Amino acid sequence: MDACCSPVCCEPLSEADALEMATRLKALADPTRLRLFSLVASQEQQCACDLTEPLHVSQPTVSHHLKVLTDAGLLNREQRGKWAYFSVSAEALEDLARFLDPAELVSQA
Amino acid sequence: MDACCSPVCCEPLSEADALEMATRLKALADPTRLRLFSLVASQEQQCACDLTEPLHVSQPTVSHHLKVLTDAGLLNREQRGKWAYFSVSAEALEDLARFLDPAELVSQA
DNA sequence: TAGTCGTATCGACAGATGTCTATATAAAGG
DNA sequence: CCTTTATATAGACATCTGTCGATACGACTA
Repeated sequence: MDACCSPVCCEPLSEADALEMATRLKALADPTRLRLFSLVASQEQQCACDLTEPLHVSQPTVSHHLKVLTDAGLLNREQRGKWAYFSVSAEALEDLARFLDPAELVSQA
Repeated sequence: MDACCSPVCCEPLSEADALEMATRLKALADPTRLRLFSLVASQEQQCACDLTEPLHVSQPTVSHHLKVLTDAGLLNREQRGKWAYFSVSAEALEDLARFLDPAELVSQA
């Protein structure tokens, strides 16, 4: 998972770059998944076993969302015995924030 | 459109905040829409009439995507005669980038 | 006032997506 | 081994979404 491309404001995205960045954004663009991500981000790491209850969704649903976030590179997964621990990929998050940086934007609000 | 909430890394999001931020992220989480956004962002402003051809989708589809982006607060719309001009809301984009800022993240990749 | 041009809306439709229950897998512990 | 526990997968289903063609709306123009 690397930075992919220049910020969205600098130049028109190619179809390939747009597809890649949209996929990463889509991983965060769901309320339940975003809450899940923020739960993990709020701790050093999180055991999946502690994530089902606060979200009020079923265990398979949490597992599904964790997979989506992990596949997108936004979460790191580590197996320890029968437990799965997740942590945020600071690098991936930084890439996203940099991609959305309006620094080089010419127009104004 | 204001900043909504503290960065995703600081503390668990409420359901309401997660819904709001997910909605904004969702507006950018589509390849065609992201390309459209980057096309607008690359110029001071863009006439809708110039946005259909480079995207290879129909005019109603472009109009639909422009509405989604505008409703999300990411684009500003201005009518001039029979033309519609769009520009990026630097403020909204900045809010998003700040929301995703990993600065206060405790864990590491 | 007709006609043309730019844009938005409508209605339809296929495909994607979030959720669930049921079940499989895998690791520990008796 | 057999059971328990944590997590993942499978399959189903309702809803959402991106796209289109057809058409309506609004503003300029001849």
